[in-house]
Amino acid sequence: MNVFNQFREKIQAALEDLARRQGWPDGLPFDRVTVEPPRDLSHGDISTNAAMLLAKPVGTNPRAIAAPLAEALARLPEVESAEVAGPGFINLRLAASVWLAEVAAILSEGTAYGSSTTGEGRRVNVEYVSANPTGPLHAAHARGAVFGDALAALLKKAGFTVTREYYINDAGAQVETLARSTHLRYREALGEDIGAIPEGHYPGEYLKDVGQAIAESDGDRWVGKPESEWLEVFRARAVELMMTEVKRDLLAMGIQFDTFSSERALVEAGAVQRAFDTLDGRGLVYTGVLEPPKGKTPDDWEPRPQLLFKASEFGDDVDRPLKKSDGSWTYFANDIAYHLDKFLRGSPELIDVLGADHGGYVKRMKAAVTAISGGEGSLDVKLCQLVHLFDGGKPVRMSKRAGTFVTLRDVIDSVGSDSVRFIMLTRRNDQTLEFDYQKVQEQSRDNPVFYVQYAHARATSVIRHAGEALPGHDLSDAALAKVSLGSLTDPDELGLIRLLAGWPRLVESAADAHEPHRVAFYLGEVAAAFHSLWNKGKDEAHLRFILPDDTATTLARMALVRATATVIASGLGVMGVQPVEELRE
RNA sequence: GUCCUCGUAGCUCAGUUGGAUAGAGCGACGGUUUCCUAAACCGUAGGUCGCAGGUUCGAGUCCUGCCGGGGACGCCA
Repeated sequence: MNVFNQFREKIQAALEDLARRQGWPDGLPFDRVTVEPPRDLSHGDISTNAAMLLAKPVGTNPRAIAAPLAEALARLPEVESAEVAGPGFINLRLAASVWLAEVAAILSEGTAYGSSTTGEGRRVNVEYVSANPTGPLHAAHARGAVFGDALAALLKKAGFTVTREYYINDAGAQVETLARSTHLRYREALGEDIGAIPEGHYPGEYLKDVGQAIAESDGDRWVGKPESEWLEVFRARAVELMMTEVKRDLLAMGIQFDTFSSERALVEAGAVQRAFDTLDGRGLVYTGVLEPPKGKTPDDWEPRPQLLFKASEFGDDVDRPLKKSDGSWTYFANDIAYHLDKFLRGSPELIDVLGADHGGYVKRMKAAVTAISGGEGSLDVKLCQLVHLFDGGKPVRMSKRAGTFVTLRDVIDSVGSDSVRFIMLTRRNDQTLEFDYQKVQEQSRDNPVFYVQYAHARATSVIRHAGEALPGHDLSDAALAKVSLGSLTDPDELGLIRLLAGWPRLVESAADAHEPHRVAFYLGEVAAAFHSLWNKGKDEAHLRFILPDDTATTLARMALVRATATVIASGLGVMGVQPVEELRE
């Protein structure tokens, strides 16, 4: 149970009661009242801005609302004190039993603790990775992959019904280049000397395997034949084999998709035409001539009538072309069809996770989603900034042309999936991120993966020791959930408990904001509070977790220790990271 | 030229969708170990939240305009 939501209801009830008795006007914005922990813990456990928010619409001053409201709240059995402070905040101090009950709740719910129903089962489609099937995933893809996957997990925990989706761009010129490059490697596999890979082809060594595979299965039947005969075959085979590779690499990071959508399949099924007809039917398509882009006019620019979508009616800067001059659909047109497809498959809420270089694309796609769904659908685009790779502080140089780019597989193989996943979430998605091979493997405070894992391992270790110190006692979560927790009275113990009790609230707000990185920062806080408490036992022996002469207190503390480990495990679960039991080598 | 995005301590970054005296880590300085994992912890110093206006009870957060970094800009995907 989310303590803050629980009190939101109580506060709203008190407000409604007050409104009745004092004859306040109808339609007051009670739903905008915040119920949150104050920044400064000395202000109490829960703070609400109700009085300040309502003063104006009620037509009085904040204090005139705060005083009777505080009085009413103070009468609640769970509330120890209610004070009016500052410009009109009401600070509540809750009975310790409220917090202690959360410890028991964590132990009985396990890592499911923090799950919420705010999503109300609403369907969300999260599209991420969606790398072109023209080569293996490289390190830069890791960020979007981890971000999207964690966001999907977070939304699921917050009660949404989530579809994880990958869009295969298998329809454009790039996959034809892939097919031609593969054909070269195929000839090479059959013993031909192909020399240097010509300009306009993908030089990567990874295509040798694909060429080899086709040589083995098909023999020399595609040698010396015109391109028109083999292009389709090579395209399809190469894409298929590349996607197999991509899926395998993603699986190595624990990432699995519910749906893979093929751009080509959509086009062939006539989905683009249908999307176009939908827009056309709403009068949102016309033939017109675009102005050349200011400041950077292409050399070969010439004004040309084109089929345009009225994106500017939905917040975009200009209208956008749907057809190329050769009459084929633009990528944008295909993408509109794809988003309509996602919408029609039952997800009104769409999320695209893209690289930051797609920033210029956001407005038009949002406009398109609004237009094509008749305002029923919404799109949020999360742009992931670059990842800079370092090795012991030295930048790792990458060049696609020189073929020296680092693959996702390289990174996973050298530092492990868990480290990659955690580090990728230690920055907001729109900030550039530094990833240092050495640092993520360090066992120091400097390495957030280690720091959080250490807290979990330390908790496990303490429980193990307690088992030796208190033989014959049941230290299972089920047993600890029933233990009397009255001896948890130290301010730092209660502080840790309050932090743990904030997990459900964090899940809700992070899911709402589509910001999974908050989980990583939160776990850092939990770990810090736990390490701090552990060390406090060094200075003050009575605060040690295990007190051989005081079984009752030890059991209560074991409950807290297990609750801490459980919340950490719950958070790591959202991040897709495995909690470790032991760090000793 | 237009649009997007970022700008917070010496460095790297958070900041609870507008709340109270802006927080962490690193680095610096000073402490803590016969004891549950010192792979850690505690304390001190460090700020014109890029600049200037505006909105309101209240702005790091929202609006406008500048400055600076990054990105995008018709038939690439």
